[in-house]
Amino acid sequence: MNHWLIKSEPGVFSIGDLASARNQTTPWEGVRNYQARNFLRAMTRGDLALFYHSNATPSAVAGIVEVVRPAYPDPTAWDPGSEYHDPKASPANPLWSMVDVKLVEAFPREIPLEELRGIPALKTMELLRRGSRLSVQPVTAAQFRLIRTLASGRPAKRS
DNA sequence: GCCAACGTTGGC
DNA sequence: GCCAACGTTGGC
Repeated sequence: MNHWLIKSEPGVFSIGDLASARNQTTPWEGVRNYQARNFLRAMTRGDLALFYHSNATPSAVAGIVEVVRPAYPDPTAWDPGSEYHDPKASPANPLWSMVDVKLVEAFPREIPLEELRGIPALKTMELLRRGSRLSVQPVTAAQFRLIRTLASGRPAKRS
């Protein structure tokens, strides 16, 4: 199983929105960056992802979601009425992909970016790299576990 | 709202 | 293929 981090601006779609969505599941539409798309395509059913609130106050990891449907064409790409419309995409040439994700848990305590930056074990996280903008990115199992433990409020296990 | 960093586009 | 111009992301 692989671990990921996916970003959403809470003003657009928050983890609370996911919690009140039907089946607490949503298509992760609108990714329009090739590297991020390729990571979506690498996801498999059962993969877990950190749900990150970007452009937020504060920006923070807000919870965990599970991939419940692997990558398939993102129909908003060829919908002229969609804000995610891409004139180069069509049903015959979908170009962009999305997965379905389901809520696993909304953290009782979100972990702000600033706190993540203070943790030596997370130094190499893509999220913390200077200038990093990738909206879908891999995280290691160890990084994932550590953040999950921080959010639970229990003391971190020594490693 | 500012702006640094990054990705994309398009002229040549 | 280079690279300047432009658009976007996202922290602050």
